[in-house]
Amino acid sequence: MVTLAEVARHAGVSASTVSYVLSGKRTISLPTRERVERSIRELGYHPNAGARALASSRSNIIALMMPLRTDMYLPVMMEIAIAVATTAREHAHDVLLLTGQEGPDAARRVVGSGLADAMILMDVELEDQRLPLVRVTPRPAVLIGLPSDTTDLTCVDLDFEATGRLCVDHLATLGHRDIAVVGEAAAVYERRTGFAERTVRGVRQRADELGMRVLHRPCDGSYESVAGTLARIFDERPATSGIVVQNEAAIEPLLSLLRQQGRAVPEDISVVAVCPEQVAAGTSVALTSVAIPAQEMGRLAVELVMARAGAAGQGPSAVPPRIELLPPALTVRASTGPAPAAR
Amino acid sequence: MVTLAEVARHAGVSASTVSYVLSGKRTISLPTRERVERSIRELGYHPNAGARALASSRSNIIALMMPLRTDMYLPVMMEIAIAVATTAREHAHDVLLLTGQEGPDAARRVVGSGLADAMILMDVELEDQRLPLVRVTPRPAVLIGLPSDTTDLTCVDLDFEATGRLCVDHLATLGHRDIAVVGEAAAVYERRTGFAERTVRGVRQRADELGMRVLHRPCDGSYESVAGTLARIFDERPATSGIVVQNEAAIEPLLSLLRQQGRAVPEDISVVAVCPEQVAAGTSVALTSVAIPAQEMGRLAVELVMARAGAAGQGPSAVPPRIELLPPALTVRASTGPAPAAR
DNA sequence: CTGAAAGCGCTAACAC
DNA sequence: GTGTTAGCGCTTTCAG
Repeated sequence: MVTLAEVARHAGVSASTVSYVLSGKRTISLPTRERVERSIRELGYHPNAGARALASSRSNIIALMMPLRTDMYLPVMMEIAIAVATTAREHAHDVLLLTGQEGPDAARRVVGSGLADAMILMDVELEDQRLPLVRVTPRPAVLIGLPSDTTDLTCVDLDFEATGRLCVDHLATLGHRDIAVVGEAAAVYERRTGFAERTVRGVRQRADELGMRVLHRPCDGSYESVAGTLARIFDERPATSGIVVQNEAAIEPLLSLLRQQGRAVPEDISVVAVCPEQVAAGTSVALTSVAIPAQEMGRLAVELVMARAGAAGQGPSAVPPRIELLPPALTVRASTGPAPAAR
Repeated sequence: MVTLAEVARHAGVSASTVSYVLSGKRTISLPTRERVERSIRELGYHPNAGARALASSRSNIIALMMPLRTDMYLPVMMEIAIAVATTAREHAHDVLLLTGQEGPDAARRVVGSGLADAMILMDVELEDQRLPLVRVTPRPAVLIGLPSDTTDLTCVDLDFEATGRLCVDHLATLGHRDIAVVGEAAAVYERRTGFAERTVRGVRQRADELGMRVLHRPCDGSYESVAGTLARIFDERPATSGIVVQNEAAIEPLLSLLRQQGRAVPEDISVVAVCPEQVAAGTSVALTSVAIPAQEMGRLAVELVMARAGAAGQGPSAVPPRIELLPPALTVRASTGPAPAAR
């Protein structure tokens, strides 16, 4: 293994010079710099991560914690993880993947050991177990999702309330008066992850303002469940002409069932989904949808955590905590249309 | 930050004793051990990862590289990643997540810097760019997937050829004679990722042995694509009564289309899928399927890489390289039945 | 603009 | 069964 000392000898300079060439923390004359860089290349030198971390007490690693509840939509998680990893690299950081199995201890362990010098938490619950730690740890942390008490926390999420309102606005514009929400699995609400409630709240709020009627029913993704939910909806509110779906798994079954029941989309029923763009575009009927901006969320989380990391040590209020709710965007596709005139 | 030296002082022992209590690499008398452990707890001591890595030249980190081609099925990747992270923790290791954006350089960087002391590569192509590095690096590596030349490599994968054969056997037993394979997107074949070809090869091989007829058509997951593929199949081979699907995205559209065309599953058409159990169980018609054992693959990859890591340094042939193909298992559900008598 | 040198916190001989 | 100590490879004052 080639060390910095060897590079220094090879280039005929001191160790510190090599170090500074690498970090750019002090000005180096062009000739020396080039000589050093050449030596680095020729010797195939890679700075040792452990030594660097020890000497600088910065590991250049961001911990990404994702407690993987079975009912979460994996592709979105995955997209976020990828965006986090990609963006982290742009800041010369790597990403350590932590799952939920160890519980809050995992976070304690990685920051306590200095393995990670920042962390990003996914799948945040309203009363998340990790929050106490996040609040006391000196390392910067960003949550993807919104707990109930956000004091002193930096969070990133889609603005789900606005999302709910946006869906209603769109349907209202098309003349729909009775709408239904096919929600997430009951487990999601019980776990109180927040985002599902927030969407429904937004829907209810705007619907009230516009004098529309809303029926909300939870629904796990299975075909049977969707069939049941749909049956109940049309049973209780036969006039329902607009549906908002928030559970990706329920989408294809829903379209399939509507078709079977002879309800044409969008002629008889309009459907708005809250899901990744990719899903919306690939379904049997292209879906009017509000995108879940997984990439942006991942990227933003890293940017925020890095900003706070950069300012770390400069006192407590270097960069103030901040709640960043991404504005929803609705894309009109083929699944929504004017409400049926006859009612 | 509390250090090992502080723990030692607090417990009234030497630094090495604390270190050995932690590592268990030498016998410590019960009283001393307890005293030390108590100090560790009271002081809230966490060994510093960087220092440890530097002194021991082992980071206890496994790099997991997943070049995320857009056409890969994310949930499977995710499941593998989770299994890898979980299993790694059982071996006191953490997982560093690397994406494909940096290319083979990422691998070079993390092993060169000693950031990771082992690696697991996912989404392996037949002529993978990372193979040269893997072959020369002193760090143990395991591939998930099979390149064309496996010399000196340790690989884990589902035995896709056997999977193909198994599907055919099942259909043959039910009396089907004409079968079709709805394959992966053309891009998957072009990229030469291997697994798609291997399945088809297995299908062809067994079909030949049994005198059955096979039609293989690639298909991206979109509804249109599935419709087109299906049309071609029934056009060219009207007698087709069994279908093997290997593209998860195509499954629900396929079932939906068959239904629309008045082809009952399984009365008119039997469908066998190659997909995760979760997918097979949740579709509108529960699918007879061969499971993609994502968890087992992730777990096994870690076990293998750890076995090689443990034996590292003891000379070249400590643990021989090894190809581990998991045997496929077919679960009969509601989507397959006897071939229609009239043909 | 460059060097010398003092650690960073831990591991693993080497001693007893 | 326990203590002493020499590094591991790098960063970062302090000097010049």
